[in-house]
Amino acid sequence: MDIRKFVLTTVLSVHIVMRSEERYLKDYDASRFASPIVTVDNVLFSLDNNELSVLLVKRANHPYQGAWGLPGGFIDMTLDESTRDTALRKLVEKTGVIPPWLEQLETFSGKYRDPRGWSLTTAWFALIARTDCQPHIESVSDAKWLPTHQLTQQTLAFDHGEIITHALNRLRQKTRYSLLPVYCLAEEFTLTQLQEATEIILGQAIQRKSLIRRFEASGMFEDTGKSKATGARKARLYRRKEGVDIHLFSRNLLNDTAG
Amino acid sequence: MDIRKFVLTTVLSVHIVMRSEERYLKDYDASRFASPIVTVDNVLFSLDNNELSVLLVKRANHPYQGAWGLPGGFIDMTLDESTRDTALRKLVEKTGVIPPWLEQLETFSGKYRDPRGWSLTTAWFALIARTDCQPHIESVSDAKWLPTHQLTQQTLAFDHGEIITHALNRLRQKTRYSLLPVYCLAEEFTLTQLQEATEIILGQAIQRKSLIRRFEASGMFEDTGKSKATGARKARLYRRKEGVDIHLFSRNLLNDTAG
DNA sequence: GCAATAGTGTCTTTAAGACACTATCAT
DNA sequence: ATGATAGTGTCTTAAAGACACTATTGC
Repeated sequence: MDIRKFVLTTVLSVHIVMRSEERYLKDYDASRFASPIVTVDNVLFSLDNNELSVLLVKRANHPYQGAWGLPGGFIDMTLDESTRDTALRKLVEKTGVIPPWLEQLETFSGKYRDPRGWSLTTAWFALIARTDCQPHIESVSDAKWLPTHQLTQQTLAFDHGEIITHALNRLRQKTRYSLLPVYCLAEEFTLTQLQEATEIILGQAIQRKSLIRRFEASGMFEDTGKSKATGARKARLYRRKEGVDIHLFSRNLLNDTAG
Repeated sequence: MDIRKFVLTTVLSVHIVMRSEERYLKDYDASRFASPIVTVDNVLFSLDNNELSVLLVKRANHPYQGAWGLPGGFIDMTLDESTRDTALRKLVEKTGVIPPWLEQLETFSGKYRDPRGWSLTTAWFALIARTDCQPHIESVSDAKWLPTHQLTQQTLAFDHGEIITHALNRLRQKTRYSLLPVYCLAEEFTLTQLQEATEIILGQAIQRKSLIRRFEASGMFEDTGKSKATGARKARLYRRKEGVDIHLFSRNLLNDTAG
């Protein structure tokens, strides 16, 4: 083959490919294709009064107007760079603060989960200390904390009950191989508070000694030097170390129970 | 309050709510709101020749026309009841068979991951025995298996490289606390095949004894009564028990390595 | 019998479970 | 000093790691 002809052909075809992709993108109209209703929802957990609760909001609009559901909504394509941003935006809207733990839970989709039609929601799972957002929640009437053991009595919008169940399973599983419950505590906390948080989430007592061993091994915390009077011996106050990732243990707590 | 008036008011307001919701749903036009481009993608892994590979397809259309990417595409709202159906439909299209393992991985979204605009893809993670789909893959020219250790050399469409990395992490983690690699094996398999699959995925040798203990404890398998000649002593052939869920162990293998 | 692969026995190690023990505080 | 809560010491237990051992096959 003539090398000049080969080069010419190559240059031309590259040019054609680029022109054609350019034109394609310029002419692309996202609204041409039927697409599902896309939303983002948050399952925000918090602890108070020896109970694990989930944040619900009263729906202002159809469908399920007036019903309680998860705080969430549509993606704002100008504001949000990803669904994480959408989740955060909605959480800040409702609680006034950024939760210290936020991870993607799962995406729920289907033809029938929304009466308006085929829909998809990316659910996020978040934890916060109750004290950090209580003033904000108390100031509105469209948001409330539902204790998770009352979930069966409360009818929720869409499949939000099912989504909360998934989030609860995730929280319980992760609590067995990490110290995730610290994200439900105030910035400074005692070991007893961490133990109580863990026990409320797991629904059963754990060995304090096991918790302390993990606490030390995790490398996630530092002593504040302060301590807190609880009526008897003062308890040391700890805080999370800056910029340290969550530690995952290689074994689960409570090996006996379930799988 | 007059009880008759109360009942009347209640009945009326319920009626009004229903009428208003009916009208709302009737008038609802899903295309009114700007919504992201929504797709579903699959990360299908398979083992062959002592290598872990991922299935790629050559893109027939813009954007990234001609580039390799994950097998996936748009939701067909008439065919698919959920994104799981979309994932399965695309997998069957490309491989000719239903993979024995399919779970949701994560949803990737963002303003910039697709040149056409704000997009969201729900990624699924699947495993299959190479022999079960090899004839179909070989019959087409737009699909290939990419060994995962060659991932760095291959440029992929969109953020598909990143998605594969997430899937790989999930596969490796789960291999440490379950016998997930069996889903990469043929229906009948030997313990040595399971061990080799596990070692390829983890990238290091494991204790055969530990594997056998887990194999028995899992309750997931049954002896076929058959055995397979391998050049030396014959190895027993096992199969997965019908209708038995995957067993999750309470400890990880390879505690030393990483977290 | 020998080499090779399959499969077992059993000791060590790791980290959790159990629980008795000591320490520190308010009163 | 006492009682209550904080925190430690240490033995037991469960399951993985290590590795030597026996079993079965083809040649």
